[in-house]
Amino acid sequence: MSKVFYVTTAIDYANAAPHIGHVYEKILADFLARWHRLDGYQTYFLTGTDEHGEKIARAAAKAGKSPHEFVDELSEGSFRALYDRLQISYDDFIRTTQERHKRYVQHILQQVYEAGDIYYAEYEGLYSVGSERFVTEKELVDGVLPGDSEPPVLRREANYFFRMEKYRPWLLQHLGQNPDLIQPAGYRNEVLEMLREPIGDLSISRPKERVPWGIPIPWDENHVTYVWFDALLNYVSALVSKGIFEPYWRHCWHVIGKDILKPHAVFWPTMLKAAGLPLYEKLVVHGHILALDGRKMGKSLGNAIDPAEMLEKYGVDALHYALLRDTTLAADSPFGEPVIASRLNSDLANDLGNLLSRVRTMLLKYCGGVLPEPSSPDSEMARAGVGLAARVRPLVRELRFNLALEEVLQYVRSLNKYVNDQKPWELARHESRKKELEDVLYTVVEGLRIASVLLEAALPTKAKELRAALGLGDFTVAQTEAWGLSPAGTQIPQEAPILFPKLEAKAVEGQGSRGEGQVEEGRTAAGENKPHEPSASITMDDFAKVELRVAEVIKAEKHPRADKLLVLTLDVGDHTRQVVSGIAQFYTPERLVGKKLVLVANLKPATLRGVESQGMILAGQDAEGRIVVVTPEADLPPGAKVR
RNA sequence: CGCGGGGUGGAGCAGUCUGGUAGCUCGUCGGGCUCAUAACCCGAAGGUCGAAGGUUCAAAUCCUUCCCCCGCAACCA
Repeated sequence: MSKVFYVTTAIDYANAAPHIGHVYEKILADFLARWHRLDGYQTYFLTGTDEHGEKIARAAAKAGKSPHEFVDELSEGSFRALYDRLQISYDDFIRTTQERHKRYVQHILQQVYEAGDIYYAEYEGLYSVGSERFVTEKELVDGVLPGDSEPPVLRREANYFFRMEKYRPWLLQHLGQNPDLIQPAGYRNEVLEMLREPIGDLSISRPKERVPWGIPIPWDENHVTYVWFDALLNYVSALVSKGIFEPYWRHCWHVIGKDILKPHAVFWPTMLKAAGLPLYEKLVVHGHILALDGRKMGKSLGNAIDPAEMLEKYGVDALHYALLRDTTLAADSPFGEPVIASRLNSDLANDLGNLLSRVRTMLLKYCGGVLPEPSSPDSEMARAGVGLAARVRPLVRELRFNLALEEVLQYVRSLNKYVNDQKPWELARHESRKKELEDVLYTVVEGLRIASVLLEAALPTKAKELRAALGLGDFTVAQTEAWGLSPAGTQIPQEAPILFPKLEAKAVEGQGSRGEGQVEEGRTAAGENKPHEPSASITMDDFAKVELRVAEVIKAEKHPRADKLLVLTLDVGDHTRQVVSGIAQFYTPERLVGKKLVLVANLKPATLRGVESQGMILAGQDAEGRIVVVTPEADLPPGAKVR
């Protein structure tokens, strides 16, 4: 009975460059794929990009490109190129604009249509452009759909609908019978909550004249397929196009982010059911990567970390390892450069890499670089080593990757202790104790062999390098459950580069001070302030474009529909301006009236939650995130130019 | 009462489902070792497990109430 494993990631929406969240998900799926390959599963790993829809068409137009050019550049040039550099071990990279996919989507649409689960109806309702779907009044908060910048618009459209509601009882029952279908459990509960009330039918088409960038509905050329109905099918279309639906599909694990739980836990199962296809085996839901302070990471917050830069600086292995070791799926996980640096230095360099160094030197020095005869499988180290896989395996299947890796590292640390306790350098001084010496060294080599295999899914290149430095090749997980598989007589290479070179302390800004701890201990020397990335230089001409003026606050009040915003009326000398500013958490309106501030006077006006803002107030932010407005040091008249 | 996640030694986390002496990594201090990537090993200091109440022989863990932080959320001009 052969074991089969199929793993997918969500396909990335190709409307902007990849960020750390995309990379995190690929690394999670890559870990599962690599682990299962090593553990004897016939494994297939699919990833790709989602390339249709209104948002992409608009992003392309904005960039002055045809949708085709636009998605080609992003899919191949950005996403796929990055994943290749990250050594994501995908077997297939699907793009929803590929013929093989379009054909399959049309085939399924036709089939579901003929079965009577798709109907045509005119629909009038509130439509969110941002989310590309109709929304209900109930979903709106203050007239806007959460996540959107603009209120939905009233739209009348004739669309095709999928009878999703019809399958709700079945889905509820299925979830009840398969408690492990959606994991971790918290997300399953969320889905059950969604299914308590009617879910309605799903609009699955858009009029072609409005959204031309999509897959045509096969029986009606005036409509294209709604992006979700299109995108979800990639998981099957990729297999079908290669003729490998069997054996893989029924063993499918989807790795997705919690933000797309509903499409995968509600739309997708009902679609599969209607198409007469079996359901996936497991939905693996992960939380989001947060900045180190626990806040959301984002470009606009200036705290986003660039995966390409981390890859460049720390290497493939440290990035994979740190993301797997320092996150949990069930919750959002803070992550950042100090985490990678500290994992690289302590776990990988000090514990693992250094152990390799130790044993290599001793083998070369005391044994002529030749592996001795296997040591006894009855020793404590041997028993712990061969039993390790049995502890790690369930943790991987339960998606507790952080604990799985820690389990192996505990073993590595115990090997370091073993060397200290056995003192092979002392044994080497007595010819009579040669056998003891050889047993000790062989035991460490075997231990490292076992650890390297069990870590290999997280260390795509270094696990092999580690074994190569001992003259060893590849092994399966099952082969870590037997002692003595490192062949006696193996010649180990004379030279081997340091496996995990540590970054010089200087290059690791902020290491070990994820919080304020060190500051309190008085270790913040003058000039050791956190360096901030120097922005690209601008010319004097660029700067001259910005018109800064002194403005006096003549009126300040709370924004009627927002609690972080204040609406300020400013005297700018010859006229007044209304400016909306996000400082309500830090300033009461009364405190601001009469203050002189610095205004960016020629900023393009914007509407913030319904109130127009004609400029921007300059303000700074301290380490705790408190905002302080900038005021002139001495009195200046309203309207005075600032430069 | 919008929904959800979280609060555990200085920092970051595990443990909570299935109650039973509070654990790991980093950091600090002291010691050991010299095979090793200023590394490794040992020891120590440091916690009323957000608060209060309840259940129990026993609560970080189960129940109730409350407080705080965060996310959904583009309320960043």
